Amino acid sequence: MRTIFQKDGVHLENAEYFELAATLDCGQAFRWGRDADGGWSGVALGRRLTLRQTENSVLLCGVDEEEYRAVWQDYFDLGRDYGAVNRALSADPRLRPACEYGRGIRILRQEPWETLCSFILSQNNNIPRIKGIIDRLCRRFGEEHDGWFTFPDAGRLAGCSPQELDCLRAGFRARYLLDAAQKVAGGDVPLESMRTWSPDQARQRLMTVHGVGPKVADCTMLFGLGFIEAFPQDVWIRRVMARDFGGALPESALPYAGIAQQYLFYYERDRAGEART
DNA sequence: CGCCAGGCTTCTA
DNA sequence: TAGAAGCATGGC
Repeated sequence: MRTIFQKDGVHLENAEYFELAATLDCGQAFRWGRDADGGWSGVALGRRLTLRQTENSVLLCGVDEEEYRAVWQDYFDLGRDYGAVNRALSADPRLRPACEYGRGIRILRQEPWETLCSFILSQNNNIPRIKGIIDRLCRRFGEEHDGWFTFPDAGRLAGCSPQELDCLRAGFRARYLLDAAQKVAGGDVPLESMRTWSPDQARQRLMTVHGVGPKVADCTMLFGLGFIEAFPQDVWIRRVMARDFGGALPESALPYAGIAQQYLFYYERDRAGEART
């Protein structure tokens, strides 16, 4: 992939392993959406960004070299060779179809706090409604910048009463959100430092939050804390693992289990969607 | 109306 | 200690 800095933004050419639709709509992030003109816009890391896809390139609109290197290169995990990972995972024939289908997916390195909240809200819920709750959360408690809103930090929510969260219509998950906010803001769950902890330690600490079980903890680790070997198992993944893998991924896939997980999730979910229609 | 949605907590045997 | 019920809300 070639990186070219121009006035209109950063062009990533030969982006065979970076497809916006697959990356931004595969259920790992909830604040990206497609614009009327086909571009993708969203808010991450306290910034608003629009991207465009052409046949073999991605454009980060209006981004200069400094912002690219400081923010987006890491957010889109552009330092990782997804071609190599994809080929390694494809060595197992049971993984190959999902690897081909999800080829352009990249695992986003999102803010841990936003990731924790997002996946607390995801439990027993569907993706459109998760997006709606997060949108209301940002509009009500985030900071406004020119018509869009940042994700509110933990300290902002930690001081809220349960009643103040009623406007989110998050249901029983609201009190989980509050407990997470209090534990993160209070230092019991020090998300940033947990990046360097062992996976077991990080997972155990995340699960001290009320409403955070194995699945939400693993999603937070994979999408927020940079643990690429984390392997969140939701109903879809459990079904595939039981059906095709005898319950567990092959040894060779374990170092990139998180990427394999996202390929499998995207593939299975889309196949089910097509079968239904 | 009933069922389901990127689960988790709580109750029960 | 496994397994089922209950949980808020909204789309279908």
